[in-house]
Amino acid sequence: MAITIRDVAARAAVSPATASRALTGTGSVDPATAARVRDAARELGYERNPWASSLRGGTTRKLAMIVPDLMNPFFAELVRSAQAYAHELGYLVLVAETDDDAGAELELLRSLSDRVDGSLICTPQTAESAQGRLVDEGPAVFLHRTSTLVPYVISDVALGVRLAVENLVALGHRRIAYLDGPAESWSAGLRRAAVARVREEFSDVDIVTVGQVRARFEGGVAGGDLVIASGATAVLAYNDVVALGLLHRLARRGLRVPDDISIVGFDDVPAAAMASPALTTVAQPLAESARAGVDMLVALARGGQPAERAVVLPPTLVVRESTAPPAVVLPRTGTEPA
Amino acid sequence: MAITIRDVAARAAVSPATASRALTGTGSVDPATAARVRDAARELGYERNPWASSLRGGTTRKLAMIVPDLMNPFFAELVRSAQAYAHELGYLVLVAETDDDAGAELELLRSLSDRVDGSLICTPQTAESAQGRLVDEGPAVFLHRTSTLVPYVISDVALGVRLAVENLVALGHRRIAYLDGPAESWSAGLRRAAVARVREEFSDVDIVTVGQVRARFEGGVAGGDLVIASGATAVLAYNDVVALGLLHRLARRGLRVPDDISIVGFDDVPAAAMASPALTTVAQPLAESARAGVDMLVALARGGQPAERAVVLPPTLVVRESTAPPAVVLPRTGTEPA
DNA sequence: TTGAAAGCGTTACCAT
DNA sequence: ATGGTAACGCTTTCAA
Repeated sequence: MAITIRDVAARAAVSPATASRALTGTGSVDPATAARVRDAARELGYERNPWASSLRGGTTRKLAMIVPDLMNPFFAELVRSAQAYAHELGYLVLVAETDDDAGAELELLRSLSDRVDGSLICTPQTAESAQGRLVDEGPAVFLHRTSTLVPYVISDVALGVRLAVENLVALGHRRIAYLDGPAESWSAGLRRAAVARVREEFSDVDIVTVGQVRARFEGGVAGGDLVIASGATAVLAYNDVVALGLLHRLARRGLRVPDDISIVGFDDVPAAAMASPALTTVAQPLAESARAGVDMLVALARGGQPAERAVVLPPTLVVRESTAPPAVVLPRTGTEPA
Repeated sequence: MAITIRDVAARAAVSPATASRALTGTGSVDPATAARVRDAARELGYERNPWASSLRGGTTRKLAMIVPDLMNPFFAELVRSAQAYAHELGYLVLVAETDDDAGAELELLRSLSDRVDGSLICTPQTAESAQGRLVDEGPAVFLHRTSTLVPYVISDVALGVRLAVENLVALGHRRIAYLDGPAESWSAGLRRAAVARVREEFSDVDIVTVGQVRARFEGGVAGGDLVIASGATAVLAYNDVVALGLLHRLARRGLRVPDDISIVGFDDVPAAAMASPALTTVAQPLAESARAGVDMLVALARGGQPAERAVVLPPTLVVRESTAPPAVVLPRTGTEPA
């Protein structure tokens, strides 16, 4: 049998009620008694039973987190960071997977919503139309998804694309392919729009969109042939997994990366660093966005308002081996020794 | 406020006690009333509050699962499978990470042991001497770790090594390097022993052990030079992450895989399939072992005994592009057209 | 500031 | 077979 709050109360010679107040910090307790209670708790190795506590208190100190796929390292890292930070704040995070099934999401949330103080939703494919019903299920914050109804945290995709293109241009590339993701994917749409915006900014560079491939390794393989045909000297891939497939196909087709063609991915998954050549990629601030999301959600759960309705975090470019100057040296405009 | 068992009881015109019995299947209820209760529950969309339920009942219907590192895809997959299967059995799995800190493990387990019916322990580095104290904390099953005290599930590492060597030998390799893992790692020791055993079985093949490198990408990079120096035409690496580092270094040193040298990894992590060339690897039966572990633990938690004290599952060899016959064709012994 | 008591949703026990 | 009652560990009125 575990140590209960009654044991702590007895040792501190106070009532369980006072012990509870001292330990949770609610209500008013004499600083001296509070200290006694905390000491007793520490000496006994007391740990609050979170399930009993949420039974009585209106608050559960639990958050739900809904992700499409835990095997995806992107979401795995997001979950991990959220859990770690929520733990610091005294919250437990329950994780639920939708297996990319949009319908499952609402049902899952509904079954959880009575047991948690709020939900962190990281399923980019949620249709805007379905969001209304989500909101009815209690406080919610979106992660890596915008919304007009719910506060959200997202990374600045346009900045990420700009960083990548800027770097490629600095290396001397003047014709860059963008290997597009699936047409129906929300986040592919977001990246597509970002590419369009950046294309405007770099009017002297050709940015050609190729593909619309599945967001899988096989998609990248298929995209390889399209990329070669495009005549580009560098590619920005929809994401790292696609970039890895691309890398594979280009090698099969006899092209050397980065000597013949440069590749940039998106997301910085673990496999990107372990590829040969290691993949240059746009890293999204996963840990930071998870923290921001938890912060907003906890504020909401406590009945307050989050500091801001939307948080936009900057990604960073991780330059590795898969990018280098194009083989053909382009004419420079500046003066230089003949 | 959620629907409670009282609501269900009211609708079925029975007492909460009867409703509880009907829903959990304990005690005796008239089949007809049981059906009425179940209907009422379904119509109302009732869901048992697991926290309230574990508060009263001695059983929590929760399992703890302790892993070193969730970002490691090996453990991520193990957790995922365990959760899915435990869910089918009506159990919730709480996951705790030790961050490779052996001391944290016991403490973690102790803090959890009052809240769960049993623990699934997947931390291979646990010293045999510490296991006694683990057992005191309630029912436990080891995953991918043997034990004299606790039931365990493991995959047949010797078979895995044999499968890999057999295949390399069939391809014509006669000198094979084993790139060893860290000296202090328990699972590296297990694989080392398996290699020794298989070496006996293939007396006409040179199996040379090189290294003892860190179980990281960098370890594989370092091992690359050792492997080249060994003069082997094929390598079996401690695990996939090491194999990936090896792949990287060999490419840098100008060797082509598999033309100049073949590589086999261990574990079949996602990055293995996405490497170029794709990595031939020994796949451990993760999902099956998780299921077996949950089965044993649930049996234990219910006060019974598991069907067997140890389950040994067979790994499989996944042949991909990183293995091929050695460049130098070896003399054959059979008759053939001159 | 503190304590007594009630109650959160559920199940175990003891009657009926 | 069924219902009443108590109890799990905790927090929150309410009164002192």
